[in-house]
Amino acid sequence: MDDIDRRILTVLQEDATLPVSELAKRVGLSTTPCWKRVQKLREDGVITKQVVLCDPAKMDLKLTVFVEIRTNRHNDAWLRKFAKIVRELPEIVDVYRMSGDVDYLLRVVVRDIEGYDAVYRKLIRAVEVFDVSSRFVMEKIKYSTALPLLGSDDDAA
Amino acid sequence: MDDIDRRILTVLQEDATLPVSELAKRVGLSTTPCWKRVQKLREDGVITKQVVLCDPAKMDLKLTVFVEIRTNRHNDAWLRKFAKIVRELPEIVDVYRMSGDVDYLLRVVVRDIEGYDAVYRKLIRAVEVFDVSSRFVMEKIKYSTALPLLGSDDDAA
DNA sequence: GATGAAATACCTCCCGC
DNA sequence: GCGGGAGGTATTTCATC
Repeated sequence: MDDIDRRILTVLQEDATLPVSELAKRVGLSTTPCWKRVQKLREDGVITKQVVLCDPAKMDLKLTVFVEIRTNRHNDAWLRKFAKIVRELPEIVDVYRMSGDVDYLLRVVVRDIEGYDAVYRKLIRAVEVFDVSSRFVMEKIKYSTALPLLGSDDDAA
Repeated sequence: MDDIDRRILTVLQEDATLPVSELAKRVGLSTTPCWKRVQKLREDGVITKQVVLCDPAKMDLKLTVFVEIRTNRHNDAWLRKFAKIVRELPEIVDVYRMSGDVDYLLRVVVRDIEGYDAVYRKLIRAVEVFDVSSRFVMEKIKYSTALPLLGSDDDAA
């Protein structure tokens, strides 16, 4: 994982439709070695998948909700059941176990309040939670799937 | 945007490397009309981009932090300056303006606490904030870039 | 929308440096 | 490690039904 690999990933994280020849130009390589690097990055699992991103508004998914969950069942069985249900509900797109007073943080993408309520009901029916608090998104100011690779003083310190 | 389009998007949101011929098979279409639909979905901006996703652990980005920000400057100039700085910092991957007591919610991806502190300092140096509260992610239980298209009772009601 | 075929472009892997 | 080039394959655009 040298600097050229990071440059390749920086480009591919923004646009993966580019021909390898064009990608090679941008990172200052010729086609073959560039292609080999991309292949290796896939083999090594650095690149996990290649996907299309969609416009939520265009598919009538205009509401994003962050849900904070507190539980009083701090055991493996509960967590397994919880993990299962959140993976089964596609509207729950992200789930994080947190430090601090909130146990879990969920990002939920739905059409409207009714859609959110349906997900909420399915969740609390499937698993016991101590407290649920919902925070609604008014405006998406930034949303990126690209991880930071070059921007900061990573190892310049 | 009929059901076939939704099936195309569901597949492409998970794997955009499939040949059109294979995609066509999965959605029950032949190659040419399937290709035309994909092209139209791109033209119409339903598909916004095609990207690779990377493994954060493999690139030494082991810490995710959610940052809650409260401001006392509720005006356009402040918001523009805030939006500018968060877009400039690649470690700040998502930014949402929220309803309720928290004004903004940020997702920040960094190597470690030091990395987070560096971002934090850059942020508060660039823009005045009233209150900042950081919540650290212990475990990523689910992370998906795929929007829910079929899973729920969208228009079955 | 399906089929088949043709031209183009790209991917893949051989080679030598 | 790099670059060049040949061959196979996928994409893209025609027709036609």
